[in-house]
Parts: sequence; C-alpha cells; structure tokens
Amino acid sequence: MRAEFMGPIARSGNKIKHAHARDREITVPAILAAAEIEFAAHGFAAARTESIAARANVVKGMIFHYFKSKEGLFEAVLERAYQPFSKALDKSLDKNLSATDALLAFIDRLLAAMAEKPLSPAIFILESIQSRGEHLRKLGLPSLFARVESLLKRGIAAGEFRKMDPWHGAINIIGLCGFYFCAAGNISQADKGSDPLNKGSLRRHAAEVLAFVSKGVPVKS
Amino acid sequence: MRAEFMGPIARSGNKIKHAHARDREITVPAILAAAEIEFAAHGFAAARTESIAARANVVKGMIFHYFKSKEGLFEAVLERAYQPFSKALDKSLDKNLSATDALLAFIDRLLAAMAEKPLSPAIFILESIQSRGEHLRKLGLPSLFARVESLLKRGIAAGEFRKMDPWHGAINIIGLCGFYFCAAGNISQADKGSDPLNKGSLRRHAAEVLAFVSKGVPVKS
DNA sequence: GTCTATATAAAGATAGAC
DNA sequence: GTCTATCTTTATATAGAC
Repeated sequence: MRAEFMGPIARSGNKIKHAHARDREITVPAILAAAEIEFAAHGFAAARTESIAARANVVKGMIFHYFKSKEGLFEAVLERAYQPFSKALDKSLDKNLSATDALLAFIDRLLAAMAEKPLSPAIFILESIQSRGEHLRKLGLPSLFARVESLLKRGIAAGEFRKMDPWHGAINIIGLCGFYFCAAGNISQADKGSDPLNKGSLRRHAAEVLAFVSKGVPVKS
Repeated sequence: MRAEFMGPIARSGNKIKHAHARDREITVPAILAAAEIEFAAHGFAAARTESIAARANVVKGMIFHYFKSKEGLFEAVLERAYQPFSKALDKSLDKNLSATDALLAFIDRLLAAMAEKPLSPAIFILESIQSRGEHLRKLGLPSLFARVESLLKRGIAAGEFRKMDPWHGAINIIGLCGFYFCAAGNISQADKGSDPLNKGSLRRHAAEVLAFVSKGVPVKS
C-alpha cells in the first residue's frame, strides 16, 4: 500500500526503475525509528530485521548497508534512547538547585522523557536482562545510576535526605520511574485491558512517583 | 560429558540401547528448571528449545512430548514462577495484621521469594514487554497488583497510609522490589562488573526497599 | 519414554543488477 | 542508494526406531 506511493516505481514513473530519491537523511532515521519499536517490543535477539525494514518502508538490505549488522543497529538505537534520559539529568543539575529541588526536577523531566518515548525503558531493561548490559558497557555511556547516586550523596551530606545507601537509592528512584512502563503489558491485563500509557494514566504515574519520593527520601516532608 | 553418566548407554550397559529409566518425575522438573533459566534470560521468542533441552540433559523432543509446544512450556514456567509471589501475599494476609504490618510483611516475603528465585522478576517483565501480558491473561492468574491495591485501600481507609492512588501505589511497591532484579545486568555494568545478586547486595536491597516504603507510604513514619 | 534423523520454515547476511 | 534474488544457518516441530 504505502509502497505504491513511496516505492521507486510510483515515484519514478515508467522510466526509472531504481530510484535513488531517498537517501541517508530519510532512510537512516526511518530505520532507527522502526528499530526502536521492534527492539523495544522483542529485545535484540527476538527482533527481526525483516520487520524493521518493513516498518521503515525500506528493504532489509538497507539495514546492513547503513548499520553493518543487526547488532550495529541495536547499539545505535540504545545510544539514541539514552540521550533524553541523560539530558533530563543534565538540565536538572546545571542550575544551582538544592539537592531536593534538583532531584525532584530530575524525576519530573525523566518521567516527561519517558512519557514522550514510552518504549525506551523497555529497551534498557531488555538490554539488562538479555545482554546483561554488555552493549551499554561497549558504548561507554555514563551511568545514570552513578550520576543520581552523586546527587543523593550531596543531599545526604547537606542533611536534606535521610540516611540511606545512595547507590540503591538511585536504582530505586529510577526504577520507580521506569518500571511502570516496562510492566505496562501486565498492568493492562490486570486492569481489564486498560491502557496504562494513555495521557491520564501517565500523569497520575508521575504524580504518584513524585509523592512517593517526596515522602520517602527527604529527612522531613 | 554429563551424557556419559546420565545417558542411556552408560546406564544400560551394552544390552539395552534405549533406556527408559528416567520418566516424567525426573524429566519434567528438569525441563522446567532449565526452561526457567532460558526464558528468564531471553524471553519467550528468543529462547531456544535446544538450549533448554541441553541444560535439562534431555533431547529436544522431550519438550514437545511433555509440553506440546514451546509456548506450552513457557506457560508452565510462568505459572510456576507466579506461585511463590502469590504465597508471599497469602501468608501476609491471613494473620490479622494491621495494614502497615501486613504490607511490610508482604514486602519482606516477596523480596525473600525473589532472592530465592532471582530470575522470576525478569520472566514477568519479559512477559509484559514481549507478550503484553497475554500469557498471563490466558492463564487467569489473580493479579498481584490488584491484591496489593486492596491492602493499600484498607490502610488508607484505616488512616494508616497517606492518601494515594492505591493502584499506582501497588505497582510502585511491587516495582520497587522487582526492578532491581531486572536491572541487575545494567547495574553490574555500571558498578564495574559487581554482582548485584550476591547475598550482601540483596540484603541491602531489601533493607533499602523496606526503608523507602516505610517512609513513603504511611501517614507518619 | 527416549532416542536419531529429518521436514519445514524463517532468520541474518551477501551478491550483483540498475 | 536501492532493489531482487539467494546463500547459509538455525529454529520449531515431527516421524519412526527401539
């Protein structure tokens, strides 16, 4: 269907058989967007390059042309998914906020980033489970856990946060944000086919996480 | 290697070629245990029946003999993984505890069950992500989320817990327990190859979750 | 109940035309 | 840069001997 409009024949009329109209600037982002969906739904091993190509409206060979291998594509997707989360933390740290305000601003931004890219948490959890984080290590992306740990340490030192293990605290806070998105399939089944990722549910999720952390982390709420 | 000791030839000497010494009682649990590992590491689609059979020290055909299909085996594994979590909640509800004590007892037991079966959380998250909970729905297992939600409602009504959305509260609490196990691969990479699932780390995880909930859920801690 | 052997399908990846 | 066609491997599942 779409191929009738996008494919070489339709675009080139009856003269040119193999059009070159689409190139890197169109094809690469299309593949990345399609791959994000496929990898988020199935993980690396179970994802099908054929499905990715079909969704991106290109031929399978394009994946290997631009990304060399399925694994190359996966790593590009991982890196791309990481950026908004990392930026959420950057923005919350560069203003000189108290640890409390920085933490809450970060959570707010992280949840907004997840709401905009609801598949990203699953990509990272699948990477953890299926590849034990090996691709992340290979890419050398700075750990969000470690950066949030530093923020918690600062808050504890300043007497703003209760005494806690800041490493586990960081994991728990990020988990509180992301688990919901990963469990959405099970949540939906438990809630009679509801959509946990619609706007209202996501707003409520954000409010509940912020309330939970506000009560659970500071010395005094 | 192991086949030399376990296989039909070694056990039957040089007379019987195809021994029947192992039957349902041995083979089925062996397959289930191996399948648990394989499905937890790769999810349904990416799991390989060949790997499961090899780990269980049986031939691949046994899986189809006893479970009809890969999917039948997966559902058996899901159901099996669900039981300890469900029992953790049963035990915490049947004594007449206050909502606070019941919740904390449940979390304690849930974390103990997860520590004993550290792969189970991943099985459920993979089911959510890869199958959107369809197998869970098909099996008709009662939702842990819903049961914890009831407990939270009771605590809110009794004035023990702060006002919150009990559905999201239940998800957040269970997520706080289980996320750590699912993210263990990424945590390990972020922490220079540490093992987040060793005894000490798991004990700390449990303590941190209990502290987080104790501070974050009640009206007054 | 267990094995060997195989049918069948589908995956990742490549070759070569245009 | 994009396509069609194909190679090779590997997966699920089955058939049939013992």
